[in-house]
Formats: sequence, C-alpha cells, structure tokens
Amino acid sequence: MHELPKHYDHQRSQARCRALWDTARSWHAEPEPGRPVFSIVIPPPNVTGALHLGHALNSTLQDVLVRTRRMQGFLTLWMPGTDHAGIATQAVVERRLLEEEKLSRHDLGREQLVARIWSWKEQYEKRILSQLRDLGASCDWDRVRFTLDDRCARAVREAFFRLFQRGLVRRGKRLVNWDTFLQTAVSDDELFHEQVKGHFWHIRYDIIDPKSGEPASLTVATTRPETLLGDTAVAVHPTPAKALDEAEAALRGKRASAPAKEHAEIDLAIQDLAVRRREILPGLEQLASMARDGRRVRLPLLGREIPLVADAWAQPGLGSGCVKITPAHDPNDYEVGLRQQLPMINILMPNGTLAPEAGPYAGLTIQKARTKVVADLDAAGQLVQIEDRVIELAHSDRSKTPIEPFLADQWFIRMDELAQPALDAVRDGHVRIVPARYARSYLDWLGEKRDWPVSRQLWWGHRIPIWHVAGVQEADLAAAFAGRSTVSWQGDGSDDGWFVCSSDEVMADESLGVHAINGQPLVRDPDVLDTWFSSALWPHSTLGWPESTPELACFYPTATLVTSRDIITLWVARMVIMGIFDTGKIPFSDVYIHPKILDRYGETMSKSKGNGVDPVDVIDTLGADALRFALAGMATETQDVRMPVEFQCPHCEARSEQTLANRVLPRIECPKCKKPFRTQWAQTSEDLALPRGPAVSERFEAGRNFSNKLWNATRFVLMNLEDFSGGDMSQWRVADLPPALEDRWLASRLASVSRDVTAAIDGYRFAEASRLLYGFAWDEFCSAYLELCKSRLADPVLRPQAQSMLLLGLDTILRLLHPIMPFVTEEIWQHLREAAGGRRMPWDTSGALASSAGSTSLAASIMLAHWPTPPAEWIDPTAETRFGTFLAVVAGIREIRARQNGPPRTKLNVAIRTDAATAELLSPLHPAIESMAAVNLAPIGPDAQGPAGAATAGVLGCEIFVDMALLVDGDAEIVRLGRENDKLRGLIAAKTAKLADENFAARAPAAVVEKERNQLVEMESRLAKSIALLAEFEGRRVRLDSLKMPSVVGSLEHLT
RNA sequence: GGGCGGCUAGCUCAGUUGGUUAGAGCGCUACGUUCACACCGUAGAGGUCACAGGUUCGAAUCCUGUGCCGCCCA
Repeated sequence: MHELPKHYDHQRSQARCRALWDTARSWHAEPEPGRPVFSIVIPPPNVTGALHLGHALNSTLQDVLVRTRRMQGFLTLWMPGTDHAGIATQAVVERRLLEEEKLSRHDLGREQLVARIWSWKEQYEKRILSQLRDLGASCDWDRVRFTLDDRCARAVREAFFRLFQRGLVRRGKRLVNWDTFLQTAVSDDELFHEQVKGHFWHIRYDIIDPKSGEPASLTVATTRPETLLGDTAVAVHPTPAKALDEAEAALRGKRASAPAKEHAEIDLAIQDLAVRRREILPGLEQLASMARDGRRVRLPLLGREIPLVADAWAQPGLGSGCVKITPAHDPNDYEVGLRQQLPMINILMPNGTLAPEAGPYAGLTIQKARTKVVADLDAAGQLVQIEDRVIELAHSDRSKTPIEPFLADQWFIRMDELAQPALDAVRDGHVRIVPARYARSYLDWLGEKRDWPVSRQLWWGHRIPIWHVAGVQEADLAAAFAGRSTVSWQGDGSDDGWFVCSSDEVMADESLGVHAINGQPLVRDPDVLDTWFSSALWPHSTLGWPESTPELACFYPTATLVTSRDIITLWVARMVIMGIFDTGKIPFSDVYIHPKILDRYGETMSKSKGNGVDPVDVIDTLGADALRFALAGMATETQDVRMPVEFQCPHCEARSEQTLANRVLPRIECPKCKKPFRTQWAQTSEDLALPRGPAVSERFEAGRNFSNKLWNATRFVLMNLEDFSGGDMSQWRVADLPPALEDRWLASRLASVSRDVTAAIDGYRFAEASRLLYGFAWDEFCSAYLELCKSRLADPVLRPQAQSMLLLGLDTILRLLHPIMPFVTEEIWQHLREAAGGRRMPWDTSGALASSAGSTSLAASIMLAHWPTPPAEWIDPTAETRFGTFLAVVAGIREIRARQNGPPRTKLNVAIRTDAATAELLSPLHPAIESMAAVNLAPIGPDAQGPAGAATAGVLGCEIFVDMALLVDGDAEIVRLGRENDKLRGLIAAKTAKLADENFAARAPAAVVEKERNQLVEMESRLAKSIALLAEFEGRRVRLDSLKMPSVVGSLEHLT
C-alpha cells in the first residue's frame, strides 16, 4: 500500500523535484522549426545584492506563464541572466573598499578595482541564480547570460557602432548631476531629495562706472556662495513692471478658483507684490535699462568684470530681483548662459575640489571653499546679510552625498529618429501594455524624444568603443583603416580632430591595432556606457545577435515581458527602440506590469530600511509553493500590495510585528519566550552568535496549508487505489461520461474551471487563477466531492467509477495548479505515477510534448504533462444546479445540528420531503447525505414525514425534518428565528415595493423582473415555514415548561 | 503645477459590461481530534462599500466635486 506521511514535507520535495528537473533538463529549449514558440527573457536582476520579494513576484509570474505554455505544447524558452548594474555595483564595492580597507578606487587602479567587482559579481550571481532555482523558476539554466559577458559585449559594440555610423551618436556638453564621491555623473533617476538646514547669503556686487543717478551696487542672494567664483553675469528682468503685472494676474486667477481657506495666503502674496512694486520696482527698471546700456559689474573676491544682462529668468517677485548667473553649475543658469551667450566657467574638479579657475580657492573642498568665501566676503564688506533657510538638496542615491551640478562632455544618442518607431509600436498595438494605463507614461516619455546621455564616468561597464585623434586629416584615417568596414569616424568639431568608432573586439592593449596616425596617438575614451544600453539589447543580444543564430531565428521576438512599472521608460522603451533599430523587429508583443510589494506602512521594501523579506526565508520555513501561491494571489490588476512583516522567533516560532522601531535593531527579544535573536543588522560577535529570526509574513501560510490540503487529498485517493488498475480515459468521448449526478457535476466543474483558469493566465489575471483553483480544489473537490466519495468507495459496485473520477479530478487540479505550485504538484505526480501510472486523461492524446511520448505513456514529469482541455460539452448547468440542491440539503442539516448544539457525531434521524423529480435525483445520493451530515436518512420522497416535534428547514424546494429529541436550546432557537423572520420581512417588503414600482416593471429587462419575482416567492415561502417553525418551538416550550423545569418559569411569564 | 492609482469586514484584498440578501483568506467566537488533513472539520459573529451631490426603475460599480494616502513627471 502506498502510504504517505501525514504532512507534506516541502523541503524534501523541493530537493527531489529540482533534481528530477535538472537531470532531465526539462527547462531546456533547443530551436526547433515549425513548433509554436513561447519565449521570455528575464528582466536581469542586478548583481548588487540578493533577490528580494519583488524579484520573487516577478519571477513567479514569468514561471507561471512559462510552465503553462510548456504544458500547452509550446516550444518554451525562458532566458535567465543578471545585469552588471554599472554604477550601483561599483558603488557597493567602492564603499566596502573604503570601509574595510580605507582605500579609494584610485588607490587600487582601474584594473584592480574591476577585478574586485568581478569577484563580487561572481558571488552574487551565484546567489541570485540559486535563489531563482529555489523558487522553482524553470529558466533554461544552460543559457545563463550576463550583460557584461562576451556575447553581450559583442552586441553592445555592434549596436553602438551602427548608431555611430548612422550619425546618431553625438558629443555634447551637458550639465550633469555630479557625484563627487563616486566621481561620476548620475542620472536624474538616481537622485533623492532631502531637506537640509542651510543659509541664504546676500552679497553685494559693485557696478563698474555707474553713471550719475545710477546705483553703485546691487545685491544678489545664493545658497551656494562659492559658486560666485564661476559667475559670468548678473541678470535682471528686462521688463520688471510687466513681469510683476503678470505675477499678480496669475495670483488673482488662482485666488478666483482656489478654495476659500487658501485665500488669506494668496492675499498675502498679492500684498507682497504691491510692496515690491513700491519699493524695488523703480530700482529694477533702472537696472534693466543699465543692462541694455551694457553696464558691467565687478565680481567680488576675484575682481572679474562680468556683464549685467537682461533675462527673464531673474524674477522681480523674488529676492532682490537680481540673480547671479553661474552657467556651469546650475541648470537654470545654464539655460541663461546659452541664451545670453555667456562663457561657462567650470570651477569644480571631478573629485569635488575647486579647479584652478577658482583662483586662490583652487584645491579646497566645496565645504572649505564656502567657509573661506563667506569669510572673505565679510572681510571685504561685501556680505550684506545671512538668512537661515531650509534647502531642498539633491543627493546621490548611490553614495548618499550631495550632488553638484557639473558641466561635462558626454556622449548622447539622438532620439528623434529612433523614438518614432517605438512610439508607433505601442500606439498601433504591436506592443500591448497590460494594464493599459501604463502605456501613457511610455508614450509621454518617449514623445519628448530627449537625447539619451550614455556616458558614465565609471570603470565597471562596457567601455565606449570610441577613440580620439587630433592633428590628422580624413585621408590619413582612411589610409590607416583601409579595408576595415568595422571602423567609422566623425569630426570632433575642430579642423583636424576625429572620433573613431569601431565594432571590433579591442586588442589586449585597449587599441584597435592602430596606435597612432601620422605620429598622432589614438586615445580611447575612458568612459563606459550607461547600464541601460546593454539592457536595451537584452532580448536579442542574449539570443546571439548580431550573428544569425538558430536561437535568434527561433526565439526572437519574444512573447511577453514581465516587469515593474518603475522601469517602463528606463528599460522597456529603450528595449523597443534598440530592438527595432538592431533587428527591425519589436522585441516582444506584450508587456505585463505587476504590482509592487510594500510593508505594513506602505513603504517599499528594501535592504537598507530593514523591512524586506528574504524569499529564501519563506521558502525554507513554509515552502516555495507557499511563497509562489501567495505572490500569484497578490498580482491583481490595480493595486500595490501591503504585506505586514513579522519576525519569527527561532526559539519558539512565535511571530511578532515588525515595526519602524524594531526593524533597525541588531537583536530583538522575543515577546513570548523572552529569548533574543539576531536580525540582518547583527554586527558584533555577540549578536552574530544568536540564531537568526527570519522576517516572514502570515500571508504565506495559506499557501502552505493549501499544499498540505492537496497532499492529504492525495493520501486519501492513494489509500483507496490499491485495487485499481484502469483509468485510461484517453479515448473518452463526451458520451462516455458516467451518468451519476456527482460525476456529471465534477466533469462540468472541471471543464469550467479549466477554461476559466486558462483564460485568467492568458489575460495575466494571476490572482484570479489562484483564487479559482484554491476555491475549487478546497471547497468543491475536497469538501464536497471527496467527502461524497467515501460512501461510494465502500460500495463495491460504485467503487471503480469513484476511483476513476477521483483520479480525473485530482490529476486535473494538479496540472492546472502546477504553474503556480510546481513542487507539491510534481511530488504528488510522482506518487500518483507509482500508484496509478496506467491512467490517461482525455487530453493525453494529441499534441505530444517534447519529452513525453504522447498517448502511450504518462509524462514522467508533470512539467511536461498536457494542459487540461476538457470539452465545453462537459459543462452541464443542470447538473450543477441539482448538485447545488444536494449540497444545500447537507448544509441545512448541519446547520440545524450546530444551532441546536447537537452532538456532532451522534447520528440524528432525518427525513426529507420533496417532489418526485427532486427525490429522484437526490435518492442516489442517499448514502452520501448520510455520511456527510452524519445522519440516518429515511427514504426521500413526497410523502416523507419527520417525527413529531422535528426541527425543520426549507431548502430549495426540500423540507428537511431533523428529529430533535435531543433538542436542548429552544430559547436560543426562538430568538434566532425571530430575528431571521424580521430580516426576511424587511427583504420581502423591499422586494415587494420594487416589484410594485411601475417604473421598474416597465424599464428593467424582463429577465431581471422575473428573477426578482422568483426571489420574492422563495422568500415568502421561507418566511411561512419559519413562522410555522417558530410557533412550533414556542408551543413546545410551553409543553416542556408545563412538565417540569421550574428554571424557565420566568421566561414563560415573559411569553404570556 | 500636470498625470496616475487607492480608500470595501479587525488585517490583507476580490468584486468582469450598473441587476446581491456585497465576497475570500487570515484573525475572532462556539463546538469537535480512531474514521485523508488540527497546516483540519462544522457552524457563527463581523461592512452606511471615504464623504457630498448627480444620472438611473436600480449605483460599491457611471458622472461631478471634496477629503485623506501613495506613486510618476516637471
């Protein structure tokens, strides 16, 4: 006999299943012409650190799609891999280097640092891939890629070269966000803003040679006084009166549409404008005219003469109305600089110290320069005032240090031409974004067609394949690279300087094999490419592009991209752009955006906050299936998911809430057993010696319980399968369905559930698929069908049919559930194969999967079993309605028993009176009713009668009589019935009124009116029976009381 | 400033084109462990669907406005 342990052991099963899949390489896909293909590329997790729950969600959903399609017979490839994440990874390694060895990257040198990062990458790539395997991801593990591997590098060089050749790569100045710690530009997306306490320094600038009646100086204010060293102008509004008028008109307009409570604030602002008009406008008018007249001012400290310019950036409504212009160190000033054709002076060195342009301040850090500038201004009598002020300051997300705006030469990719096809792809529906509302952010962002700055001043990444040479002519280049179609060049803007680009693999010495031209050296650009550049090529580079590999021909374009909304622009849009540019094809047809997982406070989970849950903790404690089931259940259309996190005590397993306060502690004392455990923050050897308390969530328990439920349903089926040898349903036709009502019902439900689950997965409604399967497997298959089979299995005549149908039901559930819960379904599959290897399902006949031999044998792994496709003809609404009656009868009996506090296991005598037709369909279920409700049931029929004083219930045309000889609580029943009747009366009144309403009768569809009418009839009959029952109870109580029971005399008085 | 999303049971969430007596899981209450499963079973309590208007015979669902929370862009 096939005996299973009472509990499902997820750890053992996970190990077994992984070994099974890995040995058979069931996840591997070889190109095979002519088969329908389904391919997905993983959004490569970056190697900065281990995977978190968000990745687990992302990967689970992809695996659900991939496993479903594989079972449906598609040639299925899921391409795994990781991303080198340029700045993020370099920052992590640099930070550790500094913390642990007090070394900077410059101490180490480029080669050494890159070597260190590679070893970091090796470590985390390994960890990430093993996490994915633990999760059960059925990626093609023979094809693991890395965005910095040789294959991707080849694609990057080729793609960049083609862009260069097409003139889409340009060199330009750009004000970048400079991270002085990491010494690189960071993108806007890598910033966070923080309010800090600062000052507003008011500084006097003297006017050179003022004419009579003109002021001798003006005042500007700044939060960064050291930037005055780079000032190249002072601006004043060209028409300040007009500007004030406009500002006031805007305020009045705002006031008119603003709610009353904001009026006071707006009024204040309007008054302030009036004051300004009175007090500073005349001065500003004068300055504007002086600016037009070409007056200049003297820069304090450096003594440089700079122009007074008229520019609308200077707002008369703010400060003194004059503003200093530092084009190289402020985005707005940069715009002014361009408009007014001002020089741009960069006063900063890449390392955050001041440049020689800063004169006597060169070499100082920004902080020190600021202090000295302020002191010197004060000493020179140029400092007018210092105000305290809270300043919104941009910080680098990577190094957590303040960002300096910095003017630098960068490589850009022109977007105007490239963006259009990517816009069209979404507009024309060739790429479908689900949920559709996210298409908007894609289109809005791409629509701006902003050039893409791709240089990063880093050492970790794809080095830009551009060399510079000066002092040569184009003919020299042509001669030097004669016959090399993989080399291209463009002028650098000077007469004899050139940028040379190539797709060739570089020599060991970083050269193209040509070191100098006419004695002029070729110097390679030191920068690397933005990480997103290699990510943008991911769908085709991983398949071998630019070579015409069989993989590329077979698996590209891919089917679906599953990702999170925050990288729609950074990544998704760029993949579409580059996919089209490189291959002429859109890289995927669907983009599914899944929710984000937040903690109980609505904050995103992150390692640095300490509010994350490690998927491996969940996999170890509750199982990968539990994790996956919960995650799939969270993937609903509209919402992000809140997940209250708890610490699980390693001593007593008690859970305690993770809070803002305790989530940063290195050790926590269990509130229950009072023993301490460590957290991810443990540092000291004392703390590290404690056992770790994993962060978990109760939301994963449902999945664990579900696994166990399936396991035990299997135990039950296996226990009843010893004498079973049939089960070949592969040749079944619809007419072969057994006639018994319960079997018809099961088949009908299997058909509709299979249909609905398939449709849910097709439509990316993962939560719906989970819910459907959970509800069906638990409430219908286990609680109803399986219970009902208990009596059939005891009957030798009915037994074989029950065995077959149990197998059909269980097998179908397993297959449908496998994509969501691969381990428990595989484990059970293996046990079922031993016990019932001869079974075949009706869908085991056609469309043989790669590794299963069609109808002749059962798939060796459920991973390769056929997806259930029960015929629509199985759906039988009549059987479902009738079966519903049966279930309602059982529930009715149980309810009476529970209400009366009847002993659960003592058999009660029950009779059911119903019309002949219903009796006919219920009669075969007679033993099932007896076993499920634990009763002795008299024959069902129109003449059935209960014993005198039986409790009754009316259910869907059946009257149930339960012998209440054991009735103990009549009072409670009287109260309950009274309440029930009141409720019914209310409902009936409302329904009657609705039906009496002529408008309703006239305008509502006939079917709705009919339905309402039926409901009313049904309610009225229920009420009538209930009233009769109540009367009977009351009469009964009087009888009981008159016999003895003095204790209820009081309530008897109350009754009368 | 512009855009998007959310507000439904103590908690976390479903609720398809308006037709309900508004659902699930967890938690809670009562009862129950020889009979697949206590990681379980049976029964139960628990909701003014954020608020205010409107459309409609009928609104959690559609429209307008308000409030609070979150995110994106500038």
